[in-house]
Amino acid sequence: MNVGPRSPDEVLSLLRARGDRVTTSRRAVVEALLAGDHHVTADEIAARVAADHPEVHRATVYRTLDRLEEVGVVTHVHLGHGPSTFHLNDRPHHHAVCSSCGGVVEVPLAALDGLAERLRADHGFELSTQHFALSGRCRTCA
Amino acid sequence: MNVGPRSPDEVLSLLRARGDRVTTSRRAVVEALLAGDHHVTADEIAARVAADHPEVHRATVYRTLDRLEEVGVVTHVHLGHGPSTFHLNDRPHHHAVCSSCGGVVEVPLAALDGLAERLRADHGFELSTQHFALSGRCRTCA
DNA sequence: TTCTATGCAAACGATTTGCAGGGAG
DNA sequence: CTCCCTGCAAATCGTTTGCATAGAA
Repeated sequence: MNVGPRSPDEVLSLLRARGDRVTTSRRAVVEALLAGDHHVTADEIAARVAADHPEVHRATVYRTLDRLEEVGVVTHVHLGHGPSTFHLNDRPHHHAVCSSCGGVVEVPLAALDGLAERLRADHGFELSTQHFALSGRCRTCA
Repeated sequence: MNVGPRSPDEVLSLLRARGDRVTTSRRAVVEALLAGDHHVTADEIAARVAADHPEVHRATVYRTLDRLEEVGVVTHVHLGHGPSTFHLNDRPHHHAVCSSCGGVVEVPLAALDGLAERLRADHGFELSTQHFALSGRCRTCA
């Protein structure tokens, strides 16, 4: 099922290949990302990192996540009003967020194919997947 | 086409009906909202209001928009990274935002019916329309 | 040695809040 | 005369940035 990098080293080697440097902080951020739940905020990563490396600054977490996104291993999604969440690109999907409990439902990419086609045909609009969340009410809250 | 309130008084009467007070500031905000483009940020409204009423504070603009949303005349939408935009509920629609130029394409509600049905069937998820923006590239930027 | 990446602090943009006074009903 | 609404200032939240220095290659 998972098609992307699964180990910190795998991810870090992508940075190295780009000419970037592999540092203790970056390793810690990547480890926190892999260890966490699929959708993690920068703050959650920072907290997890801080457990082992209290000196790593939030700014570094943000900068590292930025880089990882540029390299293409990571995607950030806006789930609603709160902070962005980050996740590996290993399992492409859309997000449906419950506005009541904040729960996230992962939606297969194909579910939006029809909409994408319609937007293309009617408005010449190329829907870019995965970066936006759908909002509504989940089963239990509705 | 437009089915909602079209004049400041119409909007303000909804507030009054709720027991709220109608003040100079609130009237100014409503007028700015009606005068503006369909999608306006709080800041744009504040600027427009300031032209005639320099004493009206940004906080009041936010508070008034909040109230109007509670009453159901106004909706705010997150178009992307920037500030929220507000618009009257007179012409329900979805929003597709170009991540490149920031342009907004208004998409008919029906365009998401299929998706909504699928989310309901597959995930028990009730898609709530109009509050989220779809992102992608518009015709000219793609 | 050479530069990139880091920590720190401060700035930032959007929005919210506590408070005491002003004004609508 | 009552309270709601307001202006103001300050706080908050998520995120970014300038700077001098540590540290990877």
